Amino acid sequence: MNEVHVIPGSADSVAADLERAILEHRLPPGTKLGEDEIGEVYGISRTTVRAALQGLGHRRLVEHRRNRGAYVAQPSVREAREVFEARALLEPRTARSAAERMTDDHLATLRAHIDAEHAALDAGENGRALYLSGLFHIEIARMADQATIEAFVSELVSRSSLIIALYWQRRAAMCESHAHHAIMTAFANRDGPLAEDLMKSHLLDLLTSLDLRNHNAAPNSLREALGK
Amino acid sequence: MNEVHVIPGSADSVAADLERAILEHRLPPGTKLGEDEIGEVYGISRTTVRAALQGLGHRRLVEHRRNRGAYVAQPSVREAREVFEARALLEPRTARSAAERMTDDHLATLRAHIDAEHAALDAGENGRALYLSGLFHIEIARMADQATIEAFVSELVSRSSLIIALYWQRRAAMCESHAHHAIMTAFANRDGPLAEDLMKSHLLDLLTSLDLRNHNAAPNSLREALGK
DNA sequence: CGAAACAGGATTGTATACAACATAGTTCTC
DNA sequence: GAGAACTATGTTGTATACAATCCTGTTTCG
Repeated sequence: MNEVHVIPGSADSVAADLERAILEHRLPPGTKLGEDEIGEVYGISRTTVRAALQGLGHRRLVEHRRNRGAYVAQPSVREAREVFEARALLEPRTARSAAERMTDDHLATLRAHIDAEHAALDAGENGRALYLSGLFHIEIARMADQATIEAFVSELVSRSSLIIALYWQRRAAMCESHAHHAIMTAFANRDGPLAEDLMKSHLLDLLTSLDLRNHNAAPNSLREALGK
Repeated sequence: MNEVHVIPGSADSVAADLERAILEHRLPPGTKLGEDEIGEVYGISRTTVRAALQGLGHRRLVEHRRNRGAYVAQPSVREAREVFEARALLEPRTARSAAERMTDDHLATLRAHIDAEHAALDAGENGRALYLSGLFHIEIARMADQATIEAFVSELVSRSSLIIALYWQRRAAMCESHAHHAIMTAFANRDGPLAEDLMKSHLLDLLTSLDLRNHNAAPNSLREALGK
């Protein structure tokens, strides 16, 4: 067997657990991630914790401040725009590819995702719904059979979750599951161009639902804010 | 001053040094990267070496085999196709953006890059020429003012260097500096659509100059490659 | 009273020590 | 003599120890 077993207590599993907590907004942006504290929680040494935090840092989910520790990242407005710019380049074309090689198994998987998303929303578990909603996008890249793009999309979706936590303005319940449903219909019809178009609109919709004006929500440095 | 000082002997600087050695093909794909050996070379402990190797692992420049150590990555044929697929999605549109906000300073920087590339080629330093050639692509993303895309392109360019090391078939001197020159001319004319088109062709050209059928690997001495 | 300086505590950065695993070379068995 | 098993050695995985840095609350001086 060449199967990869996920070792509990490994850096990767701890990182995955932390990431999920971040994506579900149980760990809001700015939260201090103390090494000792995490080590106690998972029963591991700081060595392993540091490896996990480093991994999350590379995906920009965690910010490292030298000699001060790791914090859940607080993407700036600029970063937010950049993330959605990158998504606009990657995801629509990838959705088209996915549509063109869509199988019935894939469709079933996506339907299950959307159902779970709805269930979470109905249960009031907004964090979980957001997490599942992101998974939908990642799943599409996987179905397009592009592991490299999938990794990028995964990072971008995760960062989007932080951005949504900081800048979401439409308090109205996330209507995006509507958009997801439409995209899935395009997939069901193997309509690549339509899927590409719908994904493009969906991402634009997401972006415009953010309030990216002032929000000095994350003044990283007072000195910078004063322009000195 | 808010300038970031690079600390010699830090994980980041060691990672950067190793990355450069990999990009210049002084450390060919498959080379074993022993922790003790690297630690001796740089005069640091394995702790720091591991942090550096982990970082390179996240960028897929080195492969980690559990309990067996780190090796310079050997991208598969499939991975090679994926990398160029991702580049095709990101770089042409980014080149267009760059063209539209091109400044004279940017142009001067790019010209200097191309000159340095030519100089390295003339001096027979193929590795260095390849490194500079990659930098050209990264610089474009930077000029488009898209740090997030720049990070992705940077990773993809680095991985492309490994791919070229493994699958390059045209022994004829890299004529890509030609392509770079053409792209720069488009930039000089602030011609976004042309820049996009040229970049698209350039990437296709690169891809078709690969022989994505066979495998080859030839390890080298780590210590010699680093010149220490 | 206010601001700078200082001391204590806490946290991160780095090195070292030990344990677990893999590899290579040798010995033993058939 | 060939192959399996075992031992020896080296490398990686993880934990711990120590040093460096930062934060906070207090003291001291103007």
